Amino acid sequence: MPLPLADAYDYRAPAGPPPPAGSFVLVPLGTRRAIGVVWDGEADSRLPESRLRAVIEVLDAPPMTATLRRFVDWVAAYTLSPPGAVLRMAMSAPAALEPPAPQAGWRLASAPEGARITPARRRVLDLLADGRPRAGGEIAEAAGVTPAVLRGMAEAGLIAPALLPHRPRFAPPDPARPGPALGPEQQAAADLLREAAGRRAFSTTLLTGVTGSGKTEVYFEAIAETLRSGRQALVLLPEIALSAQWLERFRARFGAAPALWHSELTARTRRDTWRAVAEGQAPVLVGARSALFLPFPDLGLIVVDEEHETAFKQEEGVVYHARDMAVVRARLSEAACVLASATPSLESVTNAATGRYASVHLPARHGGAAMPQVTLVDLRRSPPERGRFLSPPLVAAVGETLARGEQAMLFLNRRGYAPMTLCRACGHRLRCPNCTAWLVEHRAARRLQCHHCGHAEAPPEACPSCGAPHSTVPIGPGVERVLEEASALWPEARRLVMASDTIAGPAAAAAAAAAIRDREVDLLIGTQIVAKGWHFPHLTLVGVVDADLGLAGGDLRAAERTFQLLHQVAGRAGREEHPGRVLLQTFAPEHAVMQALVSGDLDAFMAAEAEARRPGHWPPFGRLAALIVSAEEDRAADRVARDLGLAAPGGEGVEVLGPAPAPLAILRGRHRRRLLLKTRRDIAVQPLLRAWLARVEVPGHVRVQVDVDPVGFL
DNA sequence: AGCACGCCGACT
DNA sequence: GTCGGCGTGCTC
Repeated sequence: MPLPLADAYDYRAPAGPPPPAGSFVLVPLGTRRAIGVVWDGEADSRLPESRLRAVIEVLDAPPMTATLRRFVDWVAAYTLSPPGAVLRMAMSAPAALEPPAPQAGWRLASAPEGARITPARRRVLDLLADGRPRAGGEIAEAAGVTPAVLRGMAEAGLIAPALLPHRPRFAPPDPARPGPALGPEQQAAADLLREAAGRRAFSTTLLTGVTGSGKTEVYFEAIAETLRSGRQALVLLPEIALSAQWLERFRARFGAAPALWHSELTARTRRDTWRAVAEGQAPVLVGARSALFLPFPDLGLIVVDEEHETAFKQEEGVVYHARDMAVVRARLSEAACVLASATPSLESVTNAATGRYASVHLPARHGGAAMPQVTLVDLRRSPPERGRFLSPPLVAAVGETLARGEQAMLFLNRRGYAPMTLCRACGHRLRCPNCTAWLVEHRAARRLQCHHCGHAEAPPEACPSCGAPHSTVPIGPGVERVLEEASALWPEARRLVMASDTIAGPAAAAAAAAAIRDREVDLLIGTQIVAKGWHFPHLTLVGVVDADLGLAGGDLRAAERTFQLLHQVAGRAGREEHPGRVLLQTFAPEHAVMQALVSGDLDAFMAAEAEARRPGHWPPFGRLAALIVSAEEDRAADRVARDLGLAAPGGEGVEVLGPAPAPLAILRGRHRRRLLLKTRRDIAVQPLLRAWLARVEVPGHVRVQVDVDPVGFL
């Protein structure tokens, strides 16, 4: 059952031949009915047979494939989740399992004598004269009539209801269409991936190359090969909602749009897409991480684009990393997996170095465009004016760029106006009532918001601590504040802010990208959503307002992540005839991340990162699992955390760190404690975790979340 | 995950 | 006296 239960439930099979494993069945469950899947293995119920209830019905839907069932089992075992919780992700469109509602339309009826034929009715009759039944909406639009006309005609007997033939939901992409011209290196890479995709065997390939080197075009050729062999292809993108430009390129190459999968689909689209995938009617699907659990009957290729992105890590419910699980699903499907990135994760780089993954590198920017020149602005030597955040060198560079009629971008990975608000009178800082976090001022929305829970409040008239009126001051910049500064400096420039709260959804993102491409914007100000995969042909200057932002805190991947983000941002500059420039404002110009960005020597940086992590057996040279204990009462969280600490596993190559308060010690009103299990790479964490958790009693109101291979440490 | 049961405080 | 708040536990 798709419920968080440790085991399968047993039911009495219906009369006749038993439904094969994978069949979707409707069964009674408590007082309700629910859909489950016939799982593998022998029935081993400890329940007396008299207590078994009977299957109500075997549903008329394509059974879940053995591959997907093994994948569900594998993910459950790896993440220590109940198999039913993982199964639920593989049944994310329950409506798709019900028989599809017959689609109703209209056809021509034998016209009765004396029926009035108005001009509107004439147009409908002419349209339907070819005998093809059509949906009401389609007729109304094509004939230029209102639905009322159709109702009248039906009453008059001029048209009659008709079932519409089932038409394939997704036009097949055409692999034979000519792709863009590939350079020799791209051609060689494409040949390699094509061979891997055509082999009908498991392989993983790391595809690397700087922004603009043509990674997408190269893996499109692997998709083409998959289509030619009649198998399906899945592409995972970190931010499917912002993928408008990617979809344009896909359509240009294959002449049809791929199927889409993400959390914001309407129920109807969700059901149709799920069903189309199950029936093999969606040859290529592009989706967010949850697409990994779709019922592809014969998956031949999985591409994980921007494989280093942390958005692939699901942090709630079943905690899993879609990039790693993509490799697993490919293995179970005997499919090829391609991990693509300009700035691959150290995990993938290491797997490529040890030969677990094949690797392909695209050395040059396609079309000969030069890499942008990266310069550091030392904020200790060239500070901005008091109360400002843009240093004189950056102001000058933006001014010159705008004067030349080129586009500039200011990047700051912080939403809102100011990340903290302070009372000038007493020093009180405004914080979230539910979380260990400052309230972020969003001046345009006139709200103070917590970025961790949903909390929002109006800016206070007086300090909530000392009561001093109008005493609060904003501390530090967010994109809104950078916009304010830019408006004062370049009042004539047309400005656009791109942040997740100003760009709501795919349509807004596409519109923004189009406005930038069509030069309706001079100065772009954005958070990390501007970093991802966009192609802005006229953008020649990128200014990073606070390059040090991601380096604070004790995250083991802080340097790696900062490098990846800033490299990605820098890659937005100068992609066509004009060379690009990047200015990084930093207080730590000597930091390895800044030096690597200036030199562009990714390999040296990654090698240094590897050497920093290897001795302590930190990932990828060792394994990590986090336990997060949370409870509404801090004492209850402390007690369970302490018990876990006392029961911690030990021994050669096994180490437990903590318990300690989580950096986000209170989140959504829950007190949180963390423990970290670290093992040598050759020691699996799952058996240790299972035995460990079995030794500790956890009261119902305390939650212990297991995070195998943690990415974030908050 | 849903849903029922059960135990306490605010209303008719 | 009853309605309904949501804590606890069960569903083959």
